[in-house]
This record gives sequence, C-alpha cells and structure tokens, in this order.
Amino acid sequence: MIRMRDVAAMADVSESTVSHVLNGTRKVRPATAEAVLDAIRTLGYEPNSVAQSLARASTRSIGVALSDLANHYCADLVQGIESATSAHGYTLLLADTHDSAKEELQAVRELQQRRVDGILLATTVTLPNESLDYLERNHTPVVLIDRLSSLVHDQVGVENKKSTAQLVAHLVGLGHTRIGFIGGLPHIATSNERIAGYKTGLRQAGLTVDPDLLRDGGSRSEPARHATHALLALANPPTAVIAANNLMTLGAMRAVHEAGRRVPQDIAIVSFDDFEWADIFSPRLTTMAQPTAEIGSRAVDLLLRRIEDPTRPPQTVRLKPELRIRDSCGAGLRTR
Amino acid sequence: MIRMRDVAAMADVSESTVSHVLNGTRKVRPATAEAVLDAIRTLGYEPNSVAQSLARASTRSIGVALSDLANHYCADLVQGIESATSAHGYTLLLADTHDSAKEELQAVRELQQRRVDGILLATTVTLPNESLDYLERNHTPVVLIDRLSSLVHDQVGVENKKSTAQLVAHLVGLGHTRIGFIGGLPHIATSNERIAGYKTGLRQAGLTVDPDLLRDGGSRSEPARHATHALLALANPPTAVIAANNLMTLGAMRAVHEAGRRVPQDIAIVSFDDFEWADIFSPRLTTMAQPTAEIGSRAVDLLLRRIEDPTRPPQTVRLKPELRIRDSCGAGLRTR
DNA sequence: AGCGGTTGCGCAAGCGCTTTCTCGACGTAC
DNA sequence: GTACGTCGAGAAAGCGCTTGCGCAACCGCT
Repeated sequence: MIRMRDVAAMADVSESTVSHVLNGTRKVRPATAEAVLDAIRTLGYEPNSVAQSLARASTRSIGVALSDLANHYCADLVQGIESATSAHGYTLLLADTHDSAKEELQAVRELQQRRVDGILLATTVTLPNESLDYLERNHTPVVLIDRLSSLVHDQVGVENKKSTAQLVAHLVGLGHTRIGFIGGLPHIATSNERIAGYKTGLRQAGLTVDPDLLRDGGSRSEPARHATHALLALANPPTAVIAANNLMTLGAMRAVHEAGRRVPQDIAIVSFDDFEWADIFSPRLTTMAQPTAEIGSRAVDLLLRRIEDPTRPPQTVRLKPELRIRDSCGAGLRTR
Repeated sequence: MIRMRDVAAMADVSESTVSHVLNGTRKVRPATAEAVLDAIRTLGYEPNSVAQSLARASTRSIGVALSDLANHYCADLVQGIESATSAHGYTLLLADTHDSAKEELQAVRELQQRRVDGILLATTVTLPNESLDYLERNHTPVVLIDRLSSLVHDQVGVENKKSTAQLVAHLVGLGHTRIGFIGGLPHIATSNERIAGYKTGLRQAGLTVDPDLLRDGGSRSEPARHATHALLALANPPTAVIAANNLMTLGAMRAVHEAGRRVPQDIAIVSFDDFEWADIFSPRLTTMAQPTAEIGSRAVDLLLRRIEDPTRPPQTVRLKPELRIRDSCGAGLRTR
C-alpha cells in the first residue's frame, strides 16, 4: 500500500505539501505541484479515505436506514437516494430495520458509530422515538423519509390523508358504498395517515365507518392476504377494497384470486403505490402513484443542506401522489 | 463527543485497559473491568469506528457495486446481501455502476479507497476488466455476482445456458418453431450465456437460428420494447418470444400490448426472471426464476471466506433457476 | 530467603492523513 | 543597508483508536 509518505519522498517534498497539492488547500509553486502529481501518477497513489475521515472529522458518507429492503418501494427509494448522494460525492451506507424498533436503533447506532455525516431514516416508531433521541444526543443530522412524525426534523414523504380520501371518493363515485381497507402496521405514521384518510373519505361521502371493513394488513403481503380473506368471508362483504401499500395490494389480489372472485367484476381493488407493469397486466390496477425516486432525492437534498447548516429551521416536504385510474376499480366497466 | 480518554480518566485506568476491556483482548481484573464498564455506561461512550478502522486496518464493511439499482432484480440481490452482511456484523456500502465501464471503475475505486474489506461486483465488462485489474493490484478481495467471467475469481450466479435452452425446449414442446429472443447488452457475460443457450436450445430441437429472430433488447425495458416491435413487424414473425431478463420482459409485453396482440393466444412470451405477482395477474407469465436472495447471501459467504483466507482457491457457484410454467407460454391453452 | 513464573496493567509508538505554526528566502521600499 | 511584506514549504501536533513491550506485584516453590 502506497502512503502519502512515499509520494512525499519521491517528489522530495514534505507530506504536508502533498496533502495541499491534493486538496488545493494552499498555494504551491507549479513546479513543485508537478513533481508531486508525477510521483502520485507513477506510484499510483490513492488517498486512504479512512485516514482522511479521521483527520477531517467527516466521512462524506450518509447512512440510509430503511424499513424493508425486500419491499420494492424501498428499492425505488434507494435508487433515488443513491443517484443523489453519488452526484454530490457522498457514499451511501445501507441498513435494513425490518420495521422493528430494536433493529432500527441498532442500525442507527451502527451508522452513527461509523460517523456518517447524516442519516436518512424511515422510522418504524412514532414519538417518543429512541432512534431520534439517540441521534439528537449525538448531534447527527437526520431527515425522516416516508414516515413523517416530528415537526422538529426535516422530513419528506407524500401527502397521505387527502390522497387516500381521494381513492375513497373515486370508488364512491363508481357507486361503491361498502369499501374495505387493508391498512399497514398501526404504529407507523404513514399507516395512520392513510387510515385517517380512509375514514375522512368515507365521512365526506356521507358513509359511516364500519369497523368490520377496516383491517390490519401488517404492511406486508401475507397478513394482507389473510385480512382480505376475512373481508371476503363477511356476511356483508365489501364491493371494493383499498390496499394501503404495494405489498398489501399483492396480498389482497392473491386472496381474491384464491377466493375465485374476479377483479373488478366481483370486487374492485385499488392500491396505494403504483407498479411499473400495472398498465400491461390485468386486472390493470388503479393506483395512487408516489414519486418515489423524487422522495429519495429530495431527502438527500434536505440532508446535505442540514449537514451544511445544522441551525436551519426544519422543513417538511409533502409530495403529491397521482391517481392513476385503470381497470381494477371498475371504471372501465360498461355495465355495473 | 466522548473519547476513550474520557472513559479511562473516569475509571482511573489507561486507555489501553479500556480498549482491552471493550475488545476482550487481554485479561483484566474483574473489578477493573467493572469500573471501566461503569464509566462507559455513565458517559454513554461509544467507540469511533473510523478510528478503529484506521488502527486495525480493517473496516468490517463490504462494498457492493451493482449494475442498476432501478432493476428490481438488483434490489432483491441487495436485500439478500444486506441480511447476510449484517448477520456477520459487517456494514454495507452501496454503489450503482449503471452498467457503464467507466462508472463501474469509479465505484470500485471509491469503495476501495474507503477500505472496504471486500467487494461484491456485478461487472459490466468481460475480460480484460479494468475494475478487476484494479482490485487485483490493490489486493482487495472480490466476488463476482450475477455476471461471471473469470475463473481466477470467486463468483456466484445462475446457470444460464442450459436454463435458456430449457426455455426454448419448453416452447418447442408446445409446438413453436419460430422463437424470437430479446437479449441483453452484448458485452455482459450473462447476456452471452443466455444467447448461447437460446442457440443451443434451437439446435438441439433441430431448428436453425434465424438472425432476424435474435434481437438486442439492451437489458432494459425501452430497448426491448422496440426490439419486440421489430420482431412483430417481420414478414414471418415469431410465434413465441423469450425475453432474457425481467425488465426486457416488461418491454416486450408492452410492445405486444401496443400491437394489439394477445398473450398467449396470438404470441407466447416467456421470461428469464420471475415476478412475485406473476401468478396473480394475467397473462400469468411463464418464467425461469432465479434464487436471487440466495445468490446474494452465497456471494457474501464466499467473500467473507476469502477475506479470512485470501489464498484459498477461487470457487464458482452456479445456482439452478427454476422453470415456472404458467399461462403466457400457452401451456394452459385448450386449443391451439 | 531467594527465584522463576504469573498476572494485571501502563507507556508509547503507531495507523495515514490534515492543519496550525513557524521559518527562511526573496523582493520591494526607504 | 535595514526593515518589512510575501511566498513557499517543512515540522510537528493532532484525529481516536490498537497493540507490542516492559514492569511491578504477587504467587508458589525450594
């Protein structure tokens, strides 16, 4: 391994000069600089980022702790985050919290101990939040992503309540009055907002909230499948179901499939979260599409700004998702 | 920020004792250890991994450079990799090469400068390979993932040639004689293996390879869509098409959709790579499913073993993908 | 009492950089 | 010829850990 010392020796200058040439941190006579650069080239020297990080007290890296990498929504986030961070010369450390408070705290600790300059966190927990407290104590910049919860932090996600209400309104407009809802894990901010939106939408349409129709889908496919089966088994089952995220949509669809019902003829299904293939496979799903990659890049922007100026006022960015009407809601049906 | 020095002062011992207590690297009188641990607890001390890394010349982190994070196949890999690395106490640094040789080299350099203990690389390039040479020079352990290319490295991926031939055989068995193929980027090992498998499959069935039917789908959706349109526009178009990866399958489906043809009645489509929703949306795709998460975890295993023993002989792991026969090949059709 | 072997722990030299302090050489001005 | 600013660059002190070396204290033995 070639060290700065070797370069300095070859160029016959001090290490400090090599460092300054490399970083442009002070004036160096052109001839000296040339000699240093020559030595660097012929030795193939490359700086050791670990040593730089220690000396500079900054790693130029950011940590990303997401709830479930197996969920393609997270994958899309990661992609947006990666392209934004690398565009700014930062490196990305990735961790999975598996939507567990314990693992989340552990992931956050791990990242902080590695001295990331900041953290992007999709937190599992509403306030009080141990991970956030921990980061606070360590003065680590953080921006919340997807699950918003605190007004004292930067955060970026989508507008959930109105959007879910809009989904309800769309179904009501199609004639549905019994609308089921498969919600996410109850301790997550996003889940609660969408549930609230569901209830609001119902009330705005003059419908009452039937607790039988509001089910916990656990944010994942299997629990959602069971919840949907329960819905279908009701004496007075819903004629439409809203699944509150991508995975739960798949679970709901699977249940409907297993029950031998057709979408949308027998039951309508709409989904929060879009799928890139949704318009070429049938039933063509009606969805509320999030600008996922944009959420990621906006979060990075916010984080970098906060790293730069830790005193700036916290900011909340709510992006608007887009209703994509296709067939699964029955909008395309001639007869009803 | 609390340093080891602070802990040492409070426990009235030397820094070295604190370090040894923390790491269990030498015997310490129980009473002393207790004092140290007390100090650690009351101060809330946590070691600085950057300093540890510098002193130990090991970061306990591994770098992952994948070809395209927007591709859900990569997301699945990442998920498998993350769970394996974190299970072993390693942290994951993630980079995207965008399937460009230049970006790949840059990503690999970046990771190596951060002194990751090893790298998992889905390389874009067949031999000679600058990234691999670079890593070789720097004695950085590497295991190739998905795209295998060299017998001097550890590598893990799927068996492509026979599997693709099997896909061809399946279609032939269904009566198809004009089978189109949408292949991936030509400089990638995996693409070539699948193309070879396509040709082999054809030959084994006694069919000739018609160059008109073998198209470049560029590994992504849009190019595959165009390639498929070209296929459909042929005077003597194929009655079945194999798309060589998940994204290209989507592109092919989109083209077929746009052309107003039905799958499988008008044309059969089968896919390398499975989708978790493939059996609940129609046309239910017939696919060759890779054990993606397993590829990731096996790659991590191999990498950790090599980090431990850099002299062990290189190993190639080829996992067998699984043919999942559903409807899009026409296997479920009553009449033909 | 004297000796070798443990046991427990401190000292200090790194790891490979950054950055402050300092200093000589040189050019200009008087 | 002295005084002063400017320029270029080296010396050395960190950054927060790990670890080899060495030493005092204590043990059991003869």
